[in-house]
Amino acid sequence: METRSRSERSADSRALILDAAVACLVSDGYAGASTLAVQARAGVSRGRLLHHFPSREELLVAATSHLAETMLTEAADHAVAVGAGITDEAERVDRCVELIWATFFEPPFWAAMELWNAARTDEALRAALRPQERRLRVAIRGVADRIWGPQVTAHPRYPVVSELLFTSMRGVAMAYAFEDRPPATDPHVALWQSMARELLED
Amino acid sequence: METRSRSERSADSRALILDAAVACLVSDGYAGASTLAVQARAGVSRGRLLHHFPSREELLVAATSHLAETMLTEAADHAVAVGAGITDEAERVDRCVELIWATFFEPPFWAAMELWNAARTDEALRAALRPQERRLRVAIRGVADRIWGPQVTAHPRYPVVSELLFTSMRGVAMAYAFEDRPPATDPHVALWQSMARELLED
DNA sequence: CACGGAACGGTCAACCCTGACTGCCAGCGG
DNA sequence: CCGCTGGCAGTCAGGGTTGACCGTTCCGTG
Repeated sequence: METRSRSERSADSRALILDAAVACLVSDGYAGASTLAVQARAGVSRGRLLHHFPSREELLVAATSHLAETMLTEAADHAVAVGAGITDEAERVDRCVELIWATFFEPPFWAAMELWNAARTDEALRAALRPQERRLRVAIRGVADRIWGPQVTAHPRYPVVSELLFTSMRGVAMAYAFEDRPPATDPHVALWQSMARELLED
Repeated sequence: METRSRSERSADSRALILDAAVACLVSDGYAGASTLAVQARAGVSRGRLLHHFPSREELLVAATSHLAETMLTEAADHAVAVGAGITDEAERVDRCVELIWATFFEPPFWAAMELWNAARTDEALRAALRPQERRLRVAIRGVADRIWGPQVTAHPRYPVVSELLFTSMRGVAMAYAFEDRPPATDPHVALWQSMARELLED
């Protein structure tokens, strides 16, 4: 039977709408993520959207939560993807840098940037974002540790290097909002790799 | 006399409007920088605004040029501000890090982030931004060189360190879109300083 | 089995933004 | 001195967005 319980349908609706909201955020930006755009992309009626998310603000704040989860599962996927055995240490560092760099061009990153940016001039959104990002940050750190592996993670300089890499990558990635070159060929990659290799050598 | 020539009045109008546009960009974001908001902040009539900038797009693209100039003169000011003699090298590095970090919380930075972000989903804006940012980047690099001074600039690792610092700072600064702690106390500052001191010691 | 309420579908008024348009005034060239 | 054009004021229609507000269909429980 196709009969779904009421709560199931409700959960489906929310997921459908939230996915669409994140997609709108990425493709059209925060301003373009109107309730009409979201409902059109989700293929739901106005009533259905407004029933679950009474205001645009609630919708987009909820989208941030949803986004956070998406982000982490994706990050975990990346982690297992690199899990495939690489024995050489320098080689491993290089691959990790490339892999982490690539995550900055997944949808969640740009959606997050849209939200960060919008939050700057939207107190309510900012307040909703703050605790969420704090939790997300430690989760991301955990995933990063798994990507790097225990050997690298144990290095005394690892925390500093990891932090420098993450923040620098974010700073560079921002420029790709208007640059349309392929990110994989960014000259910074070689810079990060050499820095990581140098600072993390045992 | 208070009589202004026609071209003078025109230039005044443009400057007035562009300043207001940048201010709107910073305080209300790209989406909030409507032509009505700009004209209200500038204290000009609708006709006056639309006479000089026939469309919102042209206005905001022009604002980016204006912004770029503002950015550079401000950066130059900072450069001369630090010009005051600091003899000790390590001390000098620390102060430079703090000074550069502080520039990330001037209006031009946030206005630039608004534009970068908006450009991601706006092809016309992106195309207008690209060459401008390229020019701006080399200009900023020149100002940075003047801030660091010839001795540091001559260090073989300087280009790498400078690039890492700039990008990392930008990445960290983004988080202050929703964090409201004072940036000067950010723990990354100490990290940057120690890295710069270590990598730039002769 | 009835019935209260959750989960919708669809419409509507109010609001805001943009750019076009008309009209006016004052420098400035002839 | 005069007409003309640049610079500007104020209004307006058109389009888009939001959230309130109806009605309707069933699920789930007493």
